[in-house]
Amino acid sequence: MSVPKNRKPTDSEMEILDVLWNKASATVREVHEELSKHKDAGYTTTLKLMQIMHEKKLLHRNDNQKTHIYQPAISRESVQQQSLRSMIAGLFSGSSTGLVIQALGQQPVSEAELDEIEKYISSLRNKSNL
Amino acid sequence: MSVPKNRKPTDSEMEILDVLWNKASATVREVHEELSKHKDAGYTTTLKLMQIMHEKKLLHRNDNQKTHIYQPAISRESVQQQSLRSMIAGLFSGSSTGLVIQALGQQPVSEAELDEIEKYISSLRNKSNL
DNA sequence: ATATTGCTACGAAAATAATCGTACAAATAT
DNA sequence: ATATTTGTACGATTATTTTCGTAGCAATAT
Repeated sequence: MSVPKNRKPTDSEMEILDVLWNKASATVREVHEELSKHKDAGYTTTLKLMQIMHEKKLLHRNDNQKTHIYQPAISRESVQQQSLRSMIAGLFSGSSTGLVIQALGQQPVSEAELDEIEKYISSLRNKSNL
Repeated sequence: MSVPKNRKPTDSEMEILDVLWNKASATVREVHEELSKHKDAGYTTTLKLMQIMHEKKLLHRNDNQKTHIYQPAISRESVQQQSLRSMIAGLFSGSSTGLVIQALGQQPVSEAELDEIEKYISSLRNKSNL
């Protein structure tokens, strides 16, 4: 196998994915400009990282043109799911409820958001009663 | 400064913290036995990691006796908080509600747990109305 | 008393991640 | 036409994390 393991994206890779999730598709330069707002690294660093991510199949790449165009190969949702899963397993003794309660206590959540969550909980109850 | 930065615990460090959070305090051997159930590494590896964690102030150590006794220097809760915070910021565009909803959809949550969450939400509402 | 066992300390190798310099090709500007 | 700009490729370096071998000391067993 060319790509041995399916490891979780590193922090730097996450930063790049985040840009691409927002832009849907972008060149190395665009990604790098965006990252430069927060982070201080050279252009070739970003380039190299994106090349590696392409090798690892984390990114799709269109190289018909001289300037390659990259897209995320995994969805934000799937990474959210995977991260939540491993966090619940590792830090919350498998209890998603534990995580939810910690997250709600974390910082002020608006009334509207509380409503939204309650509505979602109702829909879960209904689903399980079908 | 002897210990430069306050970086987040690495994966291996988290495994050790997890054992110590469960046992409250333990020797290197005890931690290593526990880790061996899941993981395959030598005793001195665990020892070295715990020594480094002690240097980094992630663990307390009582070395009155020949066999040192270690304790976590940070609470599970604080790591939960920190991890949630960075996950919400990085993956959920700052929306704790987004995270909560993903987490609830993740896997079946029992009625009892849904009740618990709703109760907690009520208590949050009351708090903000004081 | 001496061998064995159990422990810490520590250096150094191996594995993984992140960074950058340099080379070189294509497109564009002068 | 040639110089400049803009882009990719890729090796090499540095930083960080993980792993382990070896040394040495103390306690215990023979």
